[in-house]
Amino acid sequence: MGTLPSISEWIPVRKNGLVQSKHIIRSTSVPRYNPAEIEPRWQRFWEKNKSFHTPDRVDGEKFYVLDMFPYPSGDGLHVGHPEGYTATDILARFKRMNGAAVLHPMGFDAFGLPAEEHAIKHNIPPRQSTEKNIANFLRQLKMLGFSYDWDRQISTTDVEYFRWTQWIFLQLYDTWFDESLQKGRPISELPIPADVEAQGVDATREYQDSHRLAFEADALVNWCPALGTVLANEEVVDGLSERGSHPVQRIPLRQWMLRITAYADRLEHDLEQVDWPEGIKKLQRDWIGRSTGAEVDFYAGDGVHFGNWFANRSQSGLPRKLESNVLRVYTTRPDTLYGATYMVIAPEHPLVTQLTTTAQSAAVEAYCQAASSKSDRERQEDKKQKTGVFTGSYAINPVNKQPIPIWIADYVLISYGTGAIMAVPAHDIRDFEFAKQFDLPIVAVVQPSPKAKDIDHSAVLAGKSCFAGKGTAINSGPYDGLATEAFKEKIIAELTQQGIGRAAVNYKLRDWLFSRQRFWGEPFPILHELDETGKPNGKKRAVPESMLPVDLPHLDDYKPHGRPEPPLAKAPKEWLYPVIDGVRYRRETNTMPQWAGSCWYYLRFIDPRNSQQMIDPELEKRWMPVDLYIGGAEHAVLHLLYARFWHKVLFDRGVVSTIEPFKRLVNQGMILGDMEFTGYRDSNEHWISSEFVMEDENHQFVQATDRSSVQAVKLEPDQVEKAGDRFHLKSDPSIRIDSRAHKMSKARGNVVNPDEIVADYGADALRLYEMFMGPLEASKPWSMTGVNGVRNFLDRVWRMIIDDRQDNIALNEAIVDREPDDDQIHILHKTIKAVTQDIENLSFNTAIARYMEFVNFFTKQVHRPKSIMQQFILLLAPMAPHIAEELWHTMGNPNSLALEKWPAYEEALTVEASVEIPIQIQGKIRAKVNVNRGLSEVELEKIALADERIAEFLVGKTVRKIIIVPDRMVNIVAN
RNA sequence: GGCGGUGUGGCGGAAUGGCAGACGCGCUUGAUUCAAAAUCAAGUAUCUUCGGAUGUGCUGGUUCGACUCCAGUCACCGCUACCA
Repeated sequence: MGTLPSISEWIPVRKNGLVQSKHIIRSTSVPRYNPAEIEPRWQRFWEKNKSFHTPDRVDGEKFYVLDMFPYPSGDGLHVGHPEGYTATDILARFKRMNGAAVLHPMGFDAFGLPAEEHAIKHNIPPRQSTEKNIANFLRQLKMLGFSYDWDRQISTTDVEYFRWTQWIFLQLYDTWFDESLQKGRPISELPIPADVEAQGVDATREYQDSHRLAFEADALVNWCPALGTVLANEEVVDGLSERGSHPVQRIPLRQWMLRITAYADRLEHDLEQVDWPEGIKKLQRDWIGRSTGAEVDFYAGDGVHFGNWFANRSQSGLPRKLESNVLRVYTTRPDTLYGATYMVIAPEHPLVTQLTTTAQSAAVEAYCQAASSKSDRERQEDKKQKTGVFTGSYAINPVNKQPIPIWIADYVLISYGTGAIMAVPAHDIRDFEFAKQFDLPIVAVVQPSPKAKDIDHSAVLAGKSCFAGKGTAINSGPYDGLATEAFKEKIIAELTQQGIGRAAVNYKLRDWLFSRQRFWGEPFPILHELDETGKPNGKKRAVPESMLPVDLPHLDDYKPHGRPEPPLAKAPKEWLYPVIDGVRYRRETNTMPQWAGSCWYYLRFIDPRNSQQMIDPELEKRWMPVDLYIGGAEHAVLHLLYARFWHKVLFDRGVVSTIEPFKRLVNQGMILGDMEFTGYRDSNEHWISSEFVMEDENHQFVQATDRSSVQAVKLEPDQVEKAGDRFHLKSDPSIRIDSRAHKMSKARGNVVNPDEIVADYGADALRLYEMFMGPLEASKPWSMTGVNGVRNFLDRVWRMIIDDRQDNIALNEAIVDREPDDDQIHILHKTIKAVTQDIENLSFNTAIARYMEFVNFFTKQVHRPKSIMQQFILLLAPMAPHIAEELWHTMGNPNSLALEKWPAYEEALTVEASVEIPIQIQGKIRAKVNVNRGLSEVELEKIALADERIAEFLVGKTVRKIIIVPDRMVNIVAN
């Protein structure tokens, strides 16, 4: 190797365990472990040989393992991404080696705001920047050696992909929900009431339109002028847009909605069938927020006519269309009807004007005006102080016939229930606060159980304290003495009979606001018919399937203009005004939200290039459901709920065969930045102990005492010291120091870039480290020295097999072709068993610990049997595939190990012949003995009592009892 | 306020109710080296009168035996926020 530079000049210096040089250069012919050389080589090999091609046939077990596909941002991959991706990759490789047919695809969720913002800022079409970002993501993903079947790669922005997103939208448009069957059915099967039919074709069409799962409605929407779009409730955080934190206003606008509420019950119920973390299921249940109770009608017209109205109702029952002088409320506590001392309607309630008396009109108008201009955030800030205004009108409580005042307040939401409530201040905390505020009467009608502690019973009965629990009815006329549940049942039955109420179910879940006023999203395949003057006449139709996809037109200008008119309205005339069968239309110019594409991508992966169908039903049956789905908990509710909703509609329409798409779900935890110590100093550079520092509203650090600002200072580990469970300054122990790991963020400057880790340590080291950090589901701090640790382990694996002191690659002289001894066989089988079970349980950190134990053992062995080394390499392959392939190859195997058979173990060989047994007295270990495995209780007892030390301890004591767990321990109870 | 999660060495973390701290990082000592780095070996919870004693956020309980189960409590993290 004479011409090569000596190694020492080229190998970077590792100081304090960390790579100091950014650029590791290693000679390629020197047989050191060199991931920079072997990793790209094996990646090319896999790609060229299509090693991870999805099998066309599934004979035995199938395994569909899926990652939540990423949004390809301009920043590239974050270290959080490879965590879940490595976990699924390990499973995919493991299952392949176990003979399963594996589907393991990857793609990109590439529609969305950032690309469009970028387009506007740099005047580059979004498609162009998206493609660039995807290329970068692809490079990064491939550099990590994931075994995806790249032939199945899709992006939601591919025209051939969103063609089918549009197709699914048309299925939603063509479907109505049959309540009695709890099933979505074709709109052509919707029964049309005779009176509607009698009104003609247009009325029938309107009736149909109002029943479709995809429908247009006037909605109070979250309009964000800065982003130039309407946002879903979920995309608004604290009254600001989730993305960019711009203010959001509520304005009424005609929008496309998806009737997800129709599926609320099924979405909730079917959670029972999936293997998901209980926490996520609960989040979904809470989000759906099913509650049961009653709707009750309150007469709010002229008091003299109440008697007539009431009598009529018991004849006619609940009317199909509510009279204009009746307020309908929803309550979960119809048993508290006697305690309803006033009513509240939302500021947006349709009866506001009608119910407002002349005397109150100025105050009411001012209040409603203020409420509408208030963002949700501002409303929240007032939360402690309830606001409201009296309408001047009264309604009549139908049970006790008392007139009660009707108020308007923004603590009642127009979007939930009926937008009106009966207020029972004695038993609802919000009503109680409001009643206190405005001095409204409080009448207790539920007596808490006398057994209930922590309740001031007399205060509750006096209306001085609020009690929201269950109890016994009082002040409730004929119902006095009834328990809450029995009361509810009884009164609902009676209200129903009287025609003034009925049982009702409500959901927190709202219909899904599905349109966005942006360019970079799927166009709606909907056409609005134009009249002779070129104006929409209100009729609309679906784009015929044969004319899909509806591609995005080219625009010269993507900028939003601050009005809720979508950018597509500026599209060229040829695109905007198609003519079909001689009829001129205007295209729908809204686009779909980013969620749309991710709602069904798991289906397209099964049949990604099908130009005839969204998915071949045979393939769908073969691969669905997704067996394991791994992703971040941030998608716990929305993505998973939306995808499940679409899936159920597709199921109803016969497109898919399973009722749930994702059988098993696992959330990987968040990866935080490296542990940091933070001290604080005031403006005079004096240290301030951290318990006196707080964060103010603007996230600035201030002194708790006088709110003067303090400076956060990052400290080195050797400047701090631990005492008890706190850290303090070494130089001044009275100064407490904050120690914790923070979420990675550009602002904090603690973001770790996978490119750098791969360059410095290799992809296998990155993969292994991310799995070794801790349990997959836990959030855990990054540590550079930890990465270095697993890299050292890989170096040790390499040296266990390769002789790195030779000039050329050669096996370590300890590698021999001979029969292993008993200890070696035992270690091997123990390792196989542990690693196999750990991988199956997704407990990768402990599996890696088992690898390390194996390597620690065998590097001390003078003879390392080849057969055993080969088995170990196979065990290592799912986690660190590149080094495993290289070692496998070096040991003389011509083929990739990707489809080699996973090592098997023999149970009998996993245990040692002898076992050390602790002998306890009163639960404290007093001695240990080495005995043969499998001794009986009698034998163990004999051995324990015969032990010298034990005998010593038992002097003067009586043995009361001896507990023996064979092969584990002996506990002697004596006194 | 509500819901969920987590508390174990200097750090990340292991432990079917049965030897707490596997494995790794860091640190200490030694070998090797002209010297580093790398490597290899040994050690590394606390206190100790060297017999032991004490230790899994805290207080109780169940048990022969509790990091593990139960009740209460504190702290931190995450999500959520007037849903009648």
